[in-house]
Amino acid sequence: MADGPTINTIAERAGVSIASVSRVLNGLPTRQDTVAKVMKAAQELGYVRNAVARSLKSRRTHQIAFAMADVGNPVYLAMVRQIQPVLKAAGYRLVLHSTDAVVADEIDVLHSLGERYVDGLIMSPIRVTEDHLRMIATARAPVVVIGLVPDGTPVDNVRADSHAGVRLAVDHLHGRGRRRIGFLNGPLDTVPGAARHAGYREALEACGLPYDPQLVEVGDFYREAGAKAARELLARRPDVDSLMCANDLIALGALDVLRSAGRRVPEDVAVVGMDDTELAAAAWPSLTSVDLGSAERGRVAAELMLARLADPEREHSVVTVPPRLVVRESTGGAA
Amino acid sequence: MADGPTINTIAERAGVSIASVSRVLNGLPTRQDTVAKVMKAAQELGYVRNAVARSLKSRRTHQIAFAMADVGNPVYLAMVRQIQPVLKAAGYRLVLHSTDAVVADEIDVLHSLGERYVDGLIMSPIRVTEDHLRMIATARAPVVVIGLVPDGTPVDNVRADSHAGVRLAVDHLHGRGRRRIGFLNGPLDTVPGAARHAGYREALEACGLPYDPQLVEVGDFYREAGAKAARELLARRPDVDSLMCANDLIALGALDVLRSAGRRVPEDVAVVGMDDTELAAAAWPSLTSVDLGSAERGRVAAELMLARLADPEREHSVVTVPPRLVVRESTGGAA
DNA sequence: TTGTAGGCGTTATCAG
DNA sequence: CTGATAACGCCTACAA
Repeated sequence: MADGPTINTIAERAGVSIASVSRVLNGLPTRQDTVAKVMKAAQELGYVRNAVARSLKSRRTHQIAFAMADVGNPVYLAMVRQIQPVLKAAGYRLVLHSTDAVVADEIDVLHSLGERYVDGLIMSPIRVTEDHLRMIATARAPVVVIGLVPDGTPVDNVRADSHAGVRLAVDHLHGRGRRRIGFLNGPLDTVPGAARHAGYREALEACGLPYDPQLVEVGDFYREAGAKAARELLARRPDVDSLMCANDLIALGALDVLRSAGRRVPEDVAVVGMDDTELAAAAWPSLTSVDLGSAERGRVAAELMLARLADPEREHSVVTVPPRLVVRESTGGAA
Repeated sequence: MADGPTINTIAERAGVSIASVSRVLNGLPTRQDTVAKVMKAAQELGYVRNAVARSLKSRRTHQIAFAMADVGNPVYLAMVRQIQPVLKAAGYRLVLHSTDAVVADEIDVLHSLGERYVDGLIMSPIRVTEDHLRMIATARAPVVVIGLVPDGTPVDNVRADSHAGVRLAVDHLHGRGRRRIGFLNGPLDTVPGAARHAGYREALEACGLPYDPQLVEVGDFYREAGAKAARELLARRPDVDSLMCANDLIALGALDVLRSAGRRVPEDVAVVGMDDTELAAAAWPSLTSVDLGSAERGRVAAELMLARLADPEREHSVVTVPPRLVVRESTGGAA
């Protein structure tokens, strides 16, 4: 762990100036024997470029940050999985931030962008506040937001269409003869919660089904919360014939409750989850789920970031990734 | 995205020298009105420290890298989940590397340590080669290895004990009256495969059960492979009363096969998985699994890293994290 | 208490 | 083609 050699060390050893060393190291035109001397010295000293000094000079860190609510959440994980290789291929490193869904932490990350330790930030905020928007607008490095931001916000934006996603699921249930479609949602003051609620109402309407508040339960995006919500909904409306769940975890909680209540899935109650995490395939019965394109969104976000870094002047893009229904056993399997 | 203000900008605006600005910003003793002037100017300019320049001077980046084979693997994910908060609490950022289990990539990461873009590296290599060991020994920044390295290697090391883990599981099955304990393993030429096989044989012996090669199936660490292995084992030995699986994915594959073969779990065949990933809790029946402490290993690795950064001279630690059996439905539930 | 000046390791300009 | 030399933004003796 000795102190590393610098271009000065090399210059001394090779008997040339640091300028020449730098030239050789950067492949600029140099006389053959100078090149040889420098390369030899560098080799012998085990020289490695100092990335920090390099960044100071070049104003590029070759690092991109990704900020999400929770590393453990499979949805974000799917994004990381796609983002990482795209950045790596372009020579960027990935700096990970987990904000625990604390808004202040997200703002912190945005603020720390000013420290210039990264060339850009990809973020997937759970809630988008005024503060977010203000800081994004004045950020000193490019930002790509995964999630809904108001139209016209000057930022590259990748959106899911959970609205359409819910609709896909409800149509599917309706198509399989279900008429009393319960809805287990997360908090309405979150972006996904609100969008999914709207999608649910609209889908019902499109199917010609009435909106019945008794069939809706609002809880949180966790398995326990899903179980609780399912329990309450079943107590209130024992005649419910299907459950649209706002994410896979909620659906797993619902499956637990249905099982112990002796309701068969899908015969008595069909269940649809959302996000199509790996849990959906692991569950029994395997869970029909709406893939909102987390993976795809991650990939697109990374690509937008690279595009912006390549051309800071380009227009802001808004990309919406379409949802896809993955049918499994919990709604009766592939038709 | 205008060019950010520097201490020079502030100095000019506040009418003081950059030294004074630096002092104020670092809380060094300064006259009150100077402090006021500087703070005001900084505020107005929206000044944020440049982390790169800072690092160049301080020789500290406050970044730690974590290199693993695959971001998508739940085992590594569990590590990331624990590492992240520990580092964050200590003021370090996490730089993520996914090497796709390519040894050359791991060596690359080790090499790039010389670039000093991070203060240290935590790595969980899939295989530990001579090259790894050589580079670790001469690395210019501290390294913590999660996984087995030869005793005496000059590096902080966190190990799992899958040997003991298999034994825990086999003892559990034996304790519940199972006598024909099948074993679905992954490749024997991998470190975990070999260790688990040895653990299985030893555990049988300790329980006074004979080792029967017919009860052992070697495949791979995937769900499909697990299903295939289970099918073959069941065909060969229909009287098997339990399955020890070398990881959770194999166990899920086995559950699929048992289900479609009409074997009840756990009544007819008990099943134990390994790694205790989130899939274990999602499965039905929920899967008894051996937690090899991925999370714990991540946490310990992060702490060892912090300890070493705090005291580079401290002795190298070797920590072995004990396995823990998590009993769920697939073996009959909590006793 | 404050300012001047040098250095962290590179890159890049500009004379020779 | 090569070698001084000046940045990049910050910190810190050292001197005033």
